[in-house]
Amino acid sequence: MGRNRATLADVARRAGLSKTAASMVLNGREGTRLSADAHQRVFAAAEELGYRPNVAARSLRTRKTATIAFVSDIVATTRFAGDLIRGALDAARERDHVLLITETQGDATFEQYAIEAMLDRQVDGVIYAAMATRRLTVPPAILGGPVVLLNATSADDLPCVLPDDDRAGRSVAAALLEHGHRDGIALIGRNRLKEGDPEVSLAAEARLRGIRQALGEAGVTLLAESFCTEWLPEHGYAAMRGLLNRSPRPSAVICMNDRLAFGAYQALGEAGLTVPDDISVISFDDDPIAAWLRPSLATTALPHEQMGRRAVELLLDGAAAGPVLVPMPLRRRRSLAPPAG
Amino acid sequence: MGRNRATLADVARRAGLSKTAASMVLNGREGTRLSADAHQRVFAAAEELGYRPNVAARSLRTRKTATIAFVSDIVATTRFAGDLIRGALDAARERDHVLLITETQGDATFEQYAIEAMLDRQVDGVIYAAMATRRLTVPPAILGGPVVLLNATSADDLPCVLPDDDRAGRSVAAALLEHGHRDGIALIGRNRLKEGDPEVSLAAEARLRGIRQALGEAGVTLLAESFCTEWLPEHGYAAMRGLLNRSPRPSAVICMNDRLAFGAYQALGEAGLTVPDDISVISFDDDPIAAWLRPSLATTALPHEQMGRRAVELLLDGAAAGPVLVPMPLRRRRSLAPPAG
DNA sequence: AGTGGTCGCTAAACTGATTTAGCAGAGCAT
DNA sequence: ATGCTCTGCTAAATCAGTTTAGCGACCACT
Repeated sequence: MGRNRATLADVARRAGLSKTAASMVLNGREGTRLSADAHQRVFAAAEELGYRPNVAARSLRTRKTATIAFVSDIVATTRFAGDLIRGALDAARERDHVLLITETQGDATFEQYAIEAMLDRQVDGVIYAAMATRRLTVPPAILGGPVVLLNATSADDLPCVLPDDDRAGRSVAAALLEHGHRDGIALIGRNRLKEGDPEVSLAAEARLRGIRQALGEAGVTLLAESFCTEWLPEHGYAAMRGLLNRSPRPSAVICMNDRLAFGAYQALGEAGLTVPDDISVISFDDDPIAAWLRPSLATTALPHEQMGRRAVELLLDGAAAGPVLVPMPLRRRRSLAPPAG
Repeated sequence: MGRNRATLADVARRAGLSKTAASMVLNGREGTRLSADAHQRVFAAAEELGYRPNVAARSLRTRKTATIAFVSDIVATTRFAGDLIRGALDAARERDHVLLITETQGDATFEQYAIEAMLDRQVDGVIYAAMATRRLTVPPAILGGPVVLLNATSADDLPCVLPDDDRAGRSVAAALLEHGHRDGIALIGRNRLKEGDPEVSLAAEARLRGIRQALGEAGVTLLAESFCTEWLPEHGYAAMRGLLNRSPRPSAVICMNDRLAFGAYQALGEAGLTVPDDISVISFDDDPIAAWLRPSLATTALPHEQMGRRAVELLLDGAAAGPVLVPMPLRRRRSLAPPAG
């Protein structure tokens, strides 16, 4: 790979100058007293030879690699990981940086290995990302340099980037109130584990808090709350069936994520009920299926791309410790209508 | 990042030996005549100091970085990209390598930039990946070293890894034949652009060919073929509605991907028809929604993780030019049944 | 004439590893 | 005593850059 690349020495020779001079010109060093003519010759030589500096050689001296480590627990299982990475890649490119990506799969051995591999390559900083918003323990090895937590917090006082689930909860509730729903609002996806253990999830508790607060301010309480062991379609399906067996029937349902909502749609379809005429549905995440459902599902979008971007910016611009909350925009879609009758 | 790391010189000093000796011991060089005692002392010193070699320094001399460039057009928009990357990460880790990932977004400027950034960092090889299986043109800059194409082919005679869409087509057709379907099989998702232009898609033509061949061998022809401008749920929905307006009604439908099948399910549900009792459905990709649908959708899985893994293996083990076809396993699920009546 | 300052540039050290060439001492044969 | 080989190790070069320290020429001023 990259054999026969021109070196700085080649450029200098062609320009009839020393390596020192060539280096200074190409780095645009201020305060050197090299003549305009010398500048010209170096630029011309570099251009003609297609010179590109060897980053390894440079970093040996400068201890900067323009490379960022992106360490996450899981990149594959959710569609969102790609957005996190894409945002980070975009911001990195804008700042002439590059991303070294690894996945730990939640395995301590893999994590240790990954972190050593990154540090051996002298990365300038680490983005430590979690795929589910949660609190985690940062491996001490990476605390020697800049670190930003992405979609996570920790006990250490580090800069971190999180989605604003609390406000998303409020906007979801507000959207239903706007449409005139009050006493018929049910919730699908309560989960004691997610709500109680910040190492499992921060989103569940924050979303619930936001929903309750907005409803509370309007003097409304939830008609029913269904508990689910997981936030998957089958659980949303079961929960919705359960709600339909009760009386009165809810006029609207909030699902804790889109996959639950997908399951709820299935149960409603089987029961012969129509969204939104019989029941409104709103949810969280903006998974691609939300737009594909018929009718399309109103939801609050996880701003993953934006978050990935912010993480890189915080890392490179030197961030103050503490959380940055990224807003989750409300996607108004066809699953909302005023309560029937 | 990584300040105060022990250097080889530190290890050598502590072991009372030269850098040369320390280097040889730590690299397990054969044929050196260093004493057992010297070995002991070097290992002990390295251990005590927590020594880890500086990859930049080493690569300056050896021209090996144990780093692979993973350049793709798009990482975010499909859920599958994650799997491709995960497979590549796993295989890379097993071989003590690390992945530098970039995304070109199909933009020539970004691509140029990304490739230069990788080459500047002296990567040992490049995996050039496409998110839709297709033929593409490889930027000449990366041909100076090892390259493997992932989910793509090119005119250059390079090793490449592709899903076996042709065989997937045959197994999809065979699954329907097994269930006794013959003259009632319809196809959703024909698309002249995808079938005709290998730079857009290789999958469409291969899947179609496989289907036709397996049906042909059984003396069966397709009852109907619906064309779609895109392979999205709304197009599957429209196509399915179209098919239901015709007579006779198909007994089974093959969809060119799961998103089309998702749309077909929606149309079937609205028409009051039941899968698989009224109509069987089978498809391609094994998108997560395939398992979430009710009833679960039979499909052939894109083996993306496996493909990512193979690409790294080919790159590092030195591959012969030409394609490696990775099988697409058939997922037998509840959307298949014998024809009604 | 001697001194000092500025201008334009370079030699050499340095980063942390690998690798080549070769040295000192021991043991043995002649 | 000499030459030879073998053992166990090291000095120094090398990779491709950055950075420090400083050199020679020229000019101005006293």
